[in-house]
This record gives sequence, C-alpha cells and structure tokens, in this order.
Amino acid sequence: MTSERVQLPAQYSPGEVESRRYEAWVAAGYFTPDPANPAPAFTIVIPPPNVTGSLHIGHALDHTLIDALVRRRRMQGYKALWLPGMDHAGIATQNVVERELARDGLSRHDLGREAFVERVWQWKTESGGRILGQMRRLGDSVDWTRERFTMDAGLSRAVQTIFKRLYDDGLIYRAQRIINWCPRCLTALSDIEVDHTDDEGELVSIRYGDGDDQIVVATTRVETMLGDTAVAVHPDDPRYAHLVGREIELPLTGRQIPVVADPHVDPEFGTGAVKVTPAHDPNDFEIGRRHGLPSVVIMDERGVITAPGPFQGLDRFEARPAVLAALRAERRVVSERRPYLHAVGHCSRCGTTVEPRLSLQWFVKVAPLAKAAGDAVRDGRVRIYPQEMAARYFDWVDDMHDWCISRQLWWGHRIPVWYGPGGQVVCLGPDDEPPAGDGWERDADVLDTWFSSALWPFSTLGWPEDTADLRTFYPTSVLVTGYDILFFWVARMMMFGLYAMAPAGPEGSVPFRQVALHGLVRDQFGKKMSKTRGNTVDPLDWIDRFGADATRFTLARGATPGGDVAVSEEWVAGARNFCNKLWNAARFALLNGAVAGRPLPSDSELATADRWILSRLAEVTAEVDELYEQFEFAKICDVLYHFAWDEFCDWYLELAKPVLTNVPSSTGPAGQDEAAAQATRCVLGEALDRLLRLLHPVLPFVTEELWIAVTGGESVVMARWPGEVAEGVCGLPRLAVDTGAEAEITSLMRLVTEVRRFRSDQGLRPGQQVPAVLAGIGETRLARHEARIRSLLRLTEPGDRFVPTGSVQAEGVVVELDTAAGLDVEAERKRLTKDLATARADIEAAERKLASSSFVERAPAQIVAKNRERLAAAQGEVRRLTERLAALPSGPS
RNA sequence: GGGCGCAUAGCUCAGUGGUAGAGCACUCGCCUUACAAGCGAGGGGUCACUGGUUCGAACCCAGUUGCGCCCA
Repeated sequence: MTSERVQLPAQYSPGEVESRRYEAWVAAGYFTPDPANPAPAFTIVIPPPNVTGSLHIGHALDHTLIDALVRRRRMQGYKALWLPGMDHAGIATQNVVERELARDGLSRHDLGREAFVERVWQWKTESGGRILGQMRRLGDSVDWTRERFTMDAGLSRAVQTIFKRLYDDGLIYRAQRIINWCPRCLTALSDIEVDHTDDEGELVSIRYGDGDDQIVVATTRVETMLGDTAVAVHPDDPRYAHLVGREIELPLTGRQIPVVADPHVDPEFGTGAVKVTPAHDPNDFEIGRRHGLPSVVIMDERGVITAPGPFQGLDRFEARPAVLAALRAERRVVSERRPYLHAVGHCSRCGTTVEPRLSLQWFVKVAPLAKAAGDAVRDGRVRIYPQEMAARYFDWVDDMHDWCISRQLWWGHRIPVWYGPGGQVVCLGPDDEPPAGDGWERDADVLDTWFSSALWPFSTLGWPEDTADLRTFYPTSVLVTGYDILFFWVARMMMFGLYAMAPAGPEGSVPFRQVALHGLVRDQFGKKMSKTRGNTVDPLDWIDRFGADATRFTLARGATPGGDVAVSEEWVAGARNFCNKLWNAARFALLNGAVAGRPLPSDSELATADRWILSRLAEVTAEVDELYEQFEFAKICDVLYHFAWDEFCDWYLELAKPVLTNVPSSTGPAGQDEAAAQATRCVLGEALDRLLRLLHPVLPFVTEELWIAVTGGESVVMARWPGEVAEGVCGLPRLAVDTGAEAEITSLMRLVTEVRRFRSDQGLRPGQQVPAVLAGIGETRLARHEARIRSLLRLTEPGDRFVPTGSVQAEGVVVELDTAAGLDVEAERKRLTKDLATARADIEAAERKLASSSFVERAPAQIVAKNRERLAAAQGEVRRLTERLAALPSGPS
C-alpha cells in the first residue's frame, strides 16, 4: 500500500499545472537529444512559422500532431529531436515594417537599404517570434537549444553555398522573362505566390485592320493593345488563311503588325484570332519568341502606362476604359460582354492584381531537380501520407516551370552575384572576397523566402559543415505539414535536399522519409475560418479556458490523414471533460491505494476483471502503435478515449469498487478478500500507469501531473512507451491477451445492461436497492461474478418477504426482482413488445437469406451458419417474449 | 477548360462485400460515497439519385445531380 497518498482536488485545473510543468521539462533537458546517444534518431523540423506570425489554430493543429509523434518516439527510446525556428518571411515582414514606417510618414527609401534592414532586424528582435513563446503554452517539446532562423549566420552560409553550387552547375541563371509582378509590393513573384480568383471583368471584341484585311480579336485587357505586336491565328484556320503573313493596322497607334500562324491558338475560342502582347502576357511572350516578334513595354513597375500618347501616365485600370472609349470612337468595338467572369491573378501577400511583366530575373532551372524530387517519391524513398496526395505532388513536380527566385526587396538573402565594370558576372561563395577594384556592384535583389526554407531540413543541422547533428539527425524522419504548402515547401525541400545532400547517397540524401499531410482547421459547420467571416478560433483563448490538453485533443481527434478538421467550442469542452475524467479516475485510484510499478500477481491471483482490463490494454496498445505508424491521429484519440472512458472508468473501476472497499463477497474468508484487493490495487495502478503513458503524447500536461502522482516517478515525458520501442531499448513487459476473461466480462456487461434497461423502464431510481435472485447463474460463465453483478446493479440478497414481481432474462440468467411497488405492467408490456418486434425482424431477415438457395450454396459456410444461429436465437426470443407477454396481467383496457 | 475528391443521424465525421457507428446536440430518470465537466436508459439514418456486377452493395463499376479543392 502506498504510504504517501496524494490528495487531488475534484476538478482538474490546467492553468495551475501547465506552465509549471513545461518549464520543468525544459529545465530538465528532456527535449535536447545528445547526438552521441547510441539509440536511433528521430527528427522533425518545424515548418518554420513566419517571424511576423502568431499562433493560430492551424499551427496548433500542426504542432499537436508533430508533438505527439515526437513525444511517443522519445518514450520509445529514440533520441528525438524537434527542431524549432522561424522564417524571415521576406515580403510579409518587409510589409509590416514598411507599414510601421508609413505611420511616421516614411518609406524605406527615406532610410536607405542598410538602415532599413537594420530596422527590420530590430523589429525581429523586439516583436518577432511571439509565436515561439506561444508554442510553450501548447506544450511543444521542441529543443530550444537548437532554435534557428532562416536569416541567421549559419543559414545565410547555407544559402550562399547552395546558390553558388547551383550557379556553377548551370542550374541558376538570369534571364529576361515574363514574370508575375506585384505593382504594389514592386517585386517579382513566383507562380505559386499568385492566387487566382474568378473576377468580374469584361470581354471586348475589337476589329483590327480594315476592309479585306480586318480581323476581330477578343480581350479582357483592352489597354494592353497598345503593346500588341501581332495577331495570331491557328495555322489550319481557313477563315484567316489569306491574312497570315500580311500586316494589318493596329488601331490608335498607327503601327502595322503582322498576322502570324501559331498552333497554340485555339480556333474554337472567340473569333479564333488573338492579339499578341509579348511584353505583358506569358502566353503571348511565348508566341512572340516563336515568331521573333518585338516586345513593346507599355507599363512601368507601378502599372502606369508609359506608351507615348494620350494614355501615358494613366494607371492600368484607368487606361482600360479610356482605351475602350477611344476604340469605340473609332467604331472598332464589335461587341462587349460585361460582366465577364474570368480568372485573375492576385498577389498572395497583398491581394493586388498581378501584372505579367517582362523583366530580368534570376531563375532556378528546375527540370533535373524536379525529376529527382519526383523519383524519390516514385521509388519509395519518401512516402507521402495519405497516398492520394502523391498524385498532386507528381502533377506539380512533373510539370514545373522554372522558379523565379529574385525579389526586388531589401529584406532577405541578397543574391551573391557581383557585376563588373566590363560586364563581368561573378557568383561568390560564402568564403570568397568580393572582387576588388572600382565599378563592381552587387546584385540588388534578394532571394525568394522559400529559397532558404527549402534548405531548412539540413541547413538547420549545420550544413554545409559536416556536423555531428547533420550526420545524426539527417535525413529527418517525418515532415508534418498542411497540404496547402505541398508545392511551396515540400517539393522544394525535396529538390534542394536531394541536390545538396547528394553525397549521402540515394537513401541518405532525402530531406525526410515520410510526409504526413494534414488539412485545414474549419469551424463547426465545416466552413473555412476567416477573419471576415468572424469564425476564427484563437488557440490561446482555448488554452486559457479549456487547457492546452483539451485544445490539443480536440484538434488531434479530428485529424484524419490529409483531412480538414472541424472544431467548435462544444467539442473542446468535451475534450476538457475527458481530461477531467482522467483526473478523477486517477483520484479514485489514489484514494483506493492503487500501486504502480510492482510486478503483477500471477494470473491465478487476479480476478477476471483484472485480467480483462489488462488484456484490453494489450490490444489497445497494439492498436495505437499501428495507428501511429499510419498517422491516424483521429483514430488514436478515438481508441484511447473509448478505452479510458467506457472500459476503464465505466466498467473496470465500477467492477473494482466492491473488491477495493472490501465488501465481503458471498464466498471465501476475509483474508482472501484482502489478497484480492491487493491484486486489484496492483492492476489498477499498472493499468492507469500505462494508460497515462499512452495518452501522454496527445495530452502531455494532465498525464504528467497524474502519472507522477500515481507512480511517484520523475516524469512521464521520459517514461517508457508501453508498446513498441526502438531497437536495442528495453520496453515494458508485454501484457497478455486473455480471450477467456474478455468473453466473461462481455457477458457480464450484457447482463448488467439488460437489467439496467429493465430498471430504467420500470422507473426504479439508480440508487434504489432491489432484492433479487439470479436464478441459474451458477450454470453460466458468470457464476463467479454474482457479487460484482449485484454491486453494479444494486441488487440485494432476497429477504424473507421476497416476492418476485419482475424478471429479466439474459446470458442464460433469469434475474427475478422484487420491485417494492409492484410491476409497472404497461412499461413492461411496452418493453417486451419492442423486444418482440426486434426479434421478429431478426427472424425475417435471417429467413429471407436462408430461403434463397443461391445464398446457401454460394455464401461462405461461416456466413450461412451465422444466419442459422441468428434465426434460432431470434426464434427462441420470440417464444420467450410471447409467453412473458401472455403471462402479464391484462391491462386496464 | 484540365485534374482530384466528397455526398452516411440535427451538426461534424468514421466506416474499402455479410444485421449502419462515434463525438456533440436531443428525450427520460438520477447529486448511486472518483467525477453533475458526472451516472444510467432511450429516440433518431430507404448511407444523394439511376442503373449494373454479386448469393449479398454505404462499400465495387457506369452514368446523373449537387458541393469542395488544386491547376490553367
């Protein structure tokens, strides 16, 4: 018996536990693995949150899942590393600081580049990284000693190193291309930084040329006609065959432009003729290249018309109606459709309509890198969960455009290229000195934020240096992230990881071995969360009100692989209730002298209920292990929730009560009762100990508090996982599955439930003691359980004046009860009638099947036998119920 | 326009050939000495529609309708 009994209050208060526990974990160094530890490594790098960000519910989901994986591996004996850090988030951060400056009426140009960047660093130190503090509230078991930032010295070195290598390998080049341009942020964007929406616009058909040499083109961007340098038609289109090769007049400009034939023109769309503006449309740029057309730039970087003439100086959206009006005046507008819904690209950072712009930018030549990235998944070196998502991944990597990596910003990794006075171009590695002499200038642009993010799995471990961390923790084990950044981040880490770490070989160069994708967090109606909709959830608010564990459980419980997670306040309250249930189960165990960590008595000394709960625990443990391997978090939570609540609390604890409180059983001397109580205290302690360990990865705080109270151990964080453990690590003794005990307890549950139903239907209060006889129980497998059954059902031994007024039959036992007030005949009739209907429906269903000769002949024997049994059982029930109904006193009629 | 996915209880979702499940919500009865953030009992679904395969279909196939996502 435990000497020091811990007194727990009746309710769990997360606020009193969480921060205390978290800081103790960090101080103890639990989250800091030693590379020299011979155990296998398990590594997850955090998807680095933007330095501008704060913890939102999506992070909370991602972090909960990662933390659960890492905590389980740690308990399994792996040297588990969850590496934290942040992303400098180029545009987003620059925008924040520029907005701050704007409040003082300043722009970044007023400060100049150096001072501005200094100012951003200052901001980063002061208010950036709020999210890292918030992660502590959630309980993230990250190794703070290894925290990294995408702009720190080590990562800058990694960026410059890989840039130089790619450059030297011809995989980075500079070229004049049409890129996505944000006229507000004044920078180039990559394809995936552009969000497409269907916007209302107009489709205008304009007549170019005159007389026989006229052709009608349709456009949603009338103003760009100022930069047209051709009209294109399909080579096989008979309508325009006579015009191909000739020149027609471009209205408003007086320029003559050729009609060219290009197979990419869709003859079915519109008139089958398209205007070609090589400087302002990516498709037209390609047409222009194929036909050697000139590019006429008509707009500046802010979207203002520069083409000489009446429209010069107008914004692109002002120019549109102005040009249209001018064309209309010349009677060149053939038709106008308005509104016309069409896809329009927007800057993913600020929402401004993106302008395709011809400019000189740096690109990564992705073809060979993307091929390798695709192959790593194709040949199974990297596995994507759920597998269906791999299709999207392949679609992307197998058809990727070259990646525009230069950004016209100041905040970011500056491109390490110098231009000499004689037109020299020199790319420098991190240890190279800039070229000496006058006239050398460094490229003004910085790199896309995602360029440094792509290096995250190895740059954070010390690459390009050959560090112990890199050797130990790379490749990382699992990459956990939302499917929404599969392209932004996952694909690019694959490309750069395989390239940079190539010397490690095909297996050793992958950035991660598994990719576990989750979805978005949605509201209780499955709607996307958004500030405008007003349905967002602040995880810190939930943590304050319901606890970190409840918040985590709510998220994990909804997380099916790749699936979105719907949450609501009612559900987090339910999760909070679950934590409280655990709390009280532990409280009960402690009040009743549960002992943990002792060798279990032999099977013969254990009660059936004890063997049953241990058996179920063995099964649940195996199940949870299997589900973890598949990232089935929702199922893990579900299995543990029902085991803990339904089986452990509702049945096992109730079954243990009479034993623990030494209610004399009907058989055996008192000494036996005490021995039985001791055995049950052992099992109770052991089961609770293991259950808390199993739940710890998802519910770190409440399990820590309770586990320490129950076991007296140091911390469940480092306690051994009850299931599978790492190779070479000593696990807990394996529990046996006991099918006999399970069958007995299942039978007991059915009998008890049936009698409870009778009691409830009869209006007997739950606490009311009812004298009863359990006739025939001696001949069933429940023979030894009479005392516990009586305890659960509050049935007392029949006294001298026992008069059975009602009876319930189940599991071969006839329970005769003396309901003091006599039987409620109508209630009983109703109950029996309902049961009779169920039994008859059963008969019908079984008979229908068995009557079909093809079923009997072709269905597996096992299924046929099952239906025969069902039929027989139902027939017996019908007979029994019919008799019982007939025996009831006739109603008042 | 191309591709992918989804449609099961009031809501959110599990359920890949053999008697339809969970959480929350709902109804009834209970402060039964761990827990009212609780206990016990209960109601509720022609599994979107149409056809096919099969002894047997929520599940496999085809089509229809509606919704969502990704890409252009």
